[in-house]
Amino acid sequence: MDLPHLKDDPYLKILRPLVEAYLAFWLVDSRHIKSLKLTPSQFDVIVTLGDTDGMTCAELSNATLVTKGTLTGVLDRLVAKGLIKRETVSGDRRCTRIKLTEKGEVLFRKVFAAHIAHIKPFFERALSQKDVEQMRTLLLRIRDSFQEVG
Amino acid sequence: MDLPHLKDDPYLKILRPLVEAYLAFWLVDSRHIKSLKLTPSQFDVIVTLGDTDGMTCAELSNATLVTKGTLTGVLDRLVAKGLIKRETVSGDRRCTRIKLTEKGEVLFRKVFAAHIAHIKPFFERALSQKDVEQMRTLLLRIRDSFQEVG
DNA sequence: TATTGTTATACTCTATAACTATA
DNA sequence: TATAGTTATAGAGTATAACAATA
Repeated sequence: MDLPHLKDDPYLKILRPLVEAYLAFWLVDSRHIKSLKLTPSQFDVIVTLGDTDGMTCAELSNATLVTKGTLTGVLDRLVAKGLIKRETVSGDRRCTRIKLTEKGEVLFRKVFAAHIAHIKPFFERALSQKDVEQMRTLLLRIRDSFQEVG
Repeated sequence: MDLPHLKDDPYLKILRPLVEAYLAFWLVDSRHIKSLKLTPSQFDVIVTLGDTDGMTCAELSNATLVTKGTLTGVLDRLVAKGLIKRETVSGDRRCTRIKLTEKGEVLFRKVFAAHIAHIKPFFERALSQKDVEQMRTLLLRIRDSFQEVG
C-alpha cells in the first residue's frame, strides 16, 4: 500500500497482528464449534447461559451481541435441539427466562471442557507464563479503550 | 463456573481477554464499516483488492476466507455498486481477474485512511510505544501457533 | 407510555454440491 | 480428468420495524 505515513505508524502495527491472531484462533475455534453441530451464535448462547440461573432475552441479547429480533430465531433452533427451555417469570409476565435444559447442561460441560482442551495447546506453545501475564494486561487495556466509547 | 482447574490455568487467562479485546475492537470497527454502506465481507474484498493489480476469484477467496460459491454473490453486489469489475484473463479463459474500478479505488483510499484515523486513537490511549512492540511480538506468536495447524 | 419478546420482511452470508466452459 | 467460476438450494444470521401483551 502506498500510504506509508499511515502504515508505518507504530500504533497501527498492532492492528493487523491483533486481527490476524484473532482470526487464526477463530479459524481453529470455529471448526471445533462446527464439529459440535452448533453455529457460532448458538455456541455463544450456550456458553453464556452456562453456570447461570438463566437469563431473560434482553440480558442474553446484551451479553452475546445478538440482536433482540435475531435472538428469537436462534433460541427457537436451540429449543428444537432440546438444549434450552423458556420459562415464565413470576412477577413480570412480559419476561421469559431462558435456561439450559439437562441436555444443554451436559453439552455445556462437555463442550466447554473439550473446547478448552482443544485450544490450550496453541497458547501453550506460543507463550511463556510470563508472556501470558504481560499480554493479558495489554489486551485488557485495549478492550477497555474500545469499550469506553463502543 | 465450577471448572476451577481449567479456569485458573494461566494459559487460558489469555483466551477471554483476546476474544474480548478483539470483539470490543470489532464492535467499533463494524459500526464504521456499516456507516460506509458495506457489509464486512464486501469491505474485506475491497481492502484485499486495494493496491493490487487484481486477483482471480480463487486468490480472492483464499485471501478473504470467503468460500468460492459465496464469493460470486459478494462480487455481484460489488459490481452492482460499481466498485469492482470482472476482466478476462488472456491465456486462460476460465479465469476472471477482479479489479477495483476507479470508483472502487477512490473508496478504498478514502475508506482505508478514514478507517485508520478512526481506529488509531483507541490504540494510542491504551498502549505506550513500548507496549506496542511487546504486544506485536506476542500476537504474532499466537497467530503463528494457530496457523501452523489451522 | 414504555418495555418484553415475537413476528414480518428483505437481504446477506454459509455450506454443499452440481454444472459449464475451458484446460 | 482437473480447474475456474457460476448456479442452485437450503439454512442461518442481520437489520429494521411493526406488533401484542403487559407494566
